Amino acid sequence: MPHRKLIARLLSVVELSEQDQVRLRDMPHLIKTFRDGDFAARQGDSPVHCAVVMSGFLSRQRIVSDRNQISAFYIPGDVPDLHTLHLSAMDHDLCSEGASTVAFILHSHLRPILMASPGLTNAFWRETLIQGAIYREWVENLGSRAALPRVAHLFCELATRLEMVGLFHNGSFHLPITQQDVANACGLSTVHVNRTIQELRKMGLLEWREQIVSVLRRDKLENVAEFSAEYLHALEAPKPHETMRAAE
Amino acid sequence: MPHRKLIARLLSVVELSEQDQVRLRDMPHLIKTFRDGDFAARQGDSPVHCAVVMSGFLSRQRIVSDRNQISAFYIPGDVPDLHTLHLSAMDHDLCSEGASTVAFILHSHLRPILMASPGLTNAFWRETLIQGAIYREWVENLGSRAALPRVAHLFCELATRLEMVGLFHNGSFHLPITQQDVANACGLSTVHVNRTIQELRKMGLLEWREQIVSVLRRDKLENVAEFSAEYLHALEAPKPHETMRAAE
DNA sequence: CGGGGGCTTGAAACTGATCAAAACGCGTGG
DNA sequence: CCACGCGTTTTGATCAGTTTCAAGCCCCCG
Repeated sequence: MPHRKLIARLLSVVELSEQDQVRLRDMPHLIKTFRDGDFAARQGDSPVHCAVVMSGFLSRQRIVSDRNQISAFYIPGDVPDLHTLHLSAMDHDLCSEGASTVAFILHSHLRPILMASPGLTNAFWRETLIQGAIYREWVENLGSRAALPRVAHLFCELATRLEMVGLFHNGSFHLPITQQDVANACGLSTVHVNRTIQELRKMGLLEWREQIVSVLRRDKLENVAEFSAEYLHALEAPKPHETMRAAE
Repeated sequence: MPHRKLIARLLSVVELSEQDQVRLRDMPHLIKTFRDGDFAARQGDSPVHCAVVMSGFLSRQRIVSDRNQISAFYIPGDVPDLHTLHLSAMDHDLCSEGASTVAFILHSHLRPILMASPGLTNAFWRETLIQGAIYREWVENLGSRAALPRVAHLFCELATRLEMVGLFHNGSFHLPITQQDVANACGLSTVHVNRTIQELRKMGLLEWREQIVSVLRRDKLENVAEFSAEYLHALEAPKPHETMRAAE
């Protein structure tokens, strides 16, 4: 069931006919595993396939002004380079954070499927639009918020997105990244991120040990972060967990 | 020719059949004019139409943490709320910067046209992907660059985008926004933006008087900004000017 | 002529960066 | 089993870019 997470992800934001789900399930693909720091795609590539994250995390990053800026994290079910269907050049690296497995689907397989199904075209288009909404949220996060709420917002977003694909359990999730990565994502120094996280701990909002993040007081954390999940455009009706089951 | 700019914009990033161009030209629409500060759409709206900027500037903004963060500027030819075709709720305000004119096209008119033409579907999808690439660039700009290159980058981007729709002449373009707006877009204080612009002037890179920005040394400015236009994904072949003429 | 918005300037305060080093955990090889 | 080395986290001290506060100026508009 390699496309289980992809289907779960799409079902969490759009309705899909049974037929379209079958189309997705049957897509031919190539599975690769990556180790920490491996690149699933490089800046300048013109990939002939799209990458579907099956397990683990990927980050989108690029060197800007001496810094390694991270502009997105991708979790299971995401298709980080879906845009290469229309914009051939990758303008960033896709880097594996910890170990990950990725299914690659050829553009030449994907295009006919999309041509045949307006429902899937809409689903994937919608998916890229939600990615766009996330980028906008990051712009606001970096442009407007002080360090503490900024870092808190990142945790809120990851928790909510992981919840949507069934990877948030009992207030905890697996986070295979370093404080350095958080710094690169938030536009802060590593030292300051460290102090900020200590502050969040001291406030009793979260724990983060051995790659496990535990959100202790989610409402309080979201309050500090001024987080509102609307921009992720999750469907109301099917609860994240039902969605997962439906896709299994 | 209300959709002239839209067609010019699309032609600058994608090829369109003659038939598709006719489809665009014939789209029914409603034209509205806005004064400085008017809202073309409000956060929370679920619009039944898309807005095509015909003249002037719009900004996408939202209050975040006491600040009025701007997450995008839209110029003639842009469709700032194209995403409402798939994501019904607007999560920002669209605000007119100076006077502007906007053509509104009903979703119910747009959807059948897109269903009938894969070429147009791809063109509009591609357009939203480029908007996404611009957001990513802003994330990097806000996350990684100091004030001077950050502000410079904004000017470079605007110059290049305006050039693509034929609104950049002799190194100058019309910019109907205040330093306050630049501050809100760049995540800086108004005071510091003022000093930064003075610095850019002192360096002989640009002038900005009475809403006219003159780029004096574009290569130098792009250097300071670490600007590379690739992320805007302009087509090579048809030069911006030819594109304009082709659409007229 | 008055008022207001935008631009400009100066001084003080502060958030977050930088530099430096120590503590910690973990895998590797001796 | 211990020694070593490396990457990550933590802590302290200093530094600097940017914010904030406050005031004055300019110019357009009523």
